Amino acid sequence: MAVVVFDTVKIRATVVLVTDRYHHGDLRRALIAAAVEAIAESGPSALSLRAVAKRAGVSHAAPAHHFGDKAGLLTAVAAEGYDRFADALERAWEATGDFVEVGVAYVRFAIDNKAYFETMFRPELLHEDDPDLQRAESRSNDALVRGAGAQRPDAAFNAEALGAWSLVHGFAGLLMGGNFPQAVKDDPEAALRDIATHVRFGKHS
Amino acid sequence: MAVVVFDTVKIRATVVLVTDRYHHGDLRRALIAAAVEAIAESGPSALSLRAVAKRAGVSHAAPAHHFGDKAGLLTAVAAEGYDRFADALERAWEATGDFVEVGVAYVRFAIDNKAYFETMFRPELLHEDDPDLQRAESRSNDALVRGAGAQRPDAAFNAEALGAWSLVHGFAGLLMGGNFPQAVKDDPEAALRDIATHVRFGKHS
DNA sequence: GCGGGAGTCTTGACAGTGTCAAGTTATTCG
DNA sequence: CGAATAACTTGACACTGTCAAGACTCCCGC
Repeated sequence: MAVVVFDTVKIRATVVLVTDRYHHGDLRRALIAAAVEAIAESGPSALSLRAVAKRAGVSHAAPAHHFGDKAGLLTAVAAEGYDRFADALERAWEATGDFVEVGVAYVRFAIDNKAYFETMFRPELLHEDDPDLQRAESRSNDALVRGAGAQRPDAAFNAEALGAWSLVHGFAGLLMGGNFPQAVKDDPEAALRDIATHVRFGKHS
Repeated sequence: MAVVVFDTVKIRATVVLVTDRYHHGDLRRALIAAAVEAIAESGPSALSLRAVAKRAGVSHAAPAHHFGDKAGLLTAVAAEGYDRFADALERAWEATGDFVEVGVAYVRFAIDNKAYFETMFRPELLHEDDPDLQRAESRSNDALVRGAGAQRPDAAFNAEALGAWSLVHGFAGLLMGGNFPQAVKDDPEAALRDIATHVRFGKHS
């Protein structure tokens, strides 16, 4: 209805003042980002939909509209987390070909992306049947299994891969739970590499 | 004050009619028990003080009176969990002297005492500075380190012990998060023992 | 160019939550 | 026996997730 002059103005508004438009543009992504921020500050179980909405500058019910649920929002966060996680693991494997380095990348991801990591491994807060989540999750599993040195894809979960996965996952969990002594907290990567030199996988009598 | 006869009557009352007395007798313990039940059903982060109160048959504010906080109640649960955990690990070590069996006991505790275990390793829900919690926690650590085969008590956290702890803890966490394949879920102990035969700790070049 | 329908978001309400202050009831001890 | 202390209840407050209903805006077919 308005003239062309107004239209260009409006276009500028879409770019610069995205926040005060009725249709946000990409509110879904903005909400996920806000959720990640909030989770980083006080953990996934303390997440409040209303606080996320306030952070994104929208009404209190907007998150529920996009994600259905509080669990829905957390599921979206977890799915994005698994995707980034898979990327990180794949990069580490392709760059080094060293399975220890995949483990290091695993732990580094947990440290650098605490919010994502904490959300990913809390199934009781998520919609585990969500297709996006499952897809991203199995991407991570594939990347991990390849890194863990499983010879054939069909022997995906042999004892060695399972053990390596457990070790790295447990290390990350204990580290972030504050259960480790100070020396380990100060330089977790070095500690993990140290452990790697003291552990050998393979058949033993 | 009262005669002996009345004293015996009173004792019976404390035992039988505990629930409808104004002073409950041992409400603290009853609340912890109720909390453990509730946690077993839907996890520690979904715990509701009011639901716990209802379960124990007391008013909605009674839990807060005893534990100060929701986190206070969870802390009490975690402390009791760590004590039972330490017991289990010590028993396993004393009975077998085998450090693999301590690992098996670790995982078995996680399975059999899901509610306690899930609460114990969720620091953001607890009062980490609580003295009772810290005491019970270090009891567990001691039992674990002894089982993990650290030679001298002062070298408490060497790489081997750290690795073994990480492996077992990660195994338990992944298992209970449902991240493992069905075969492992069906008989976790066997899977862990299998892993143990494929992993060797000790210095390597 | 212009409805009209399909999203996108807001508003308002509801039951349930944790926490606090004040009140009520029991116990303990001088 | 009476007063002080502890155990528990009652009532209130602000906050939470969820839902239904409404307001707004975009886009597609005419």
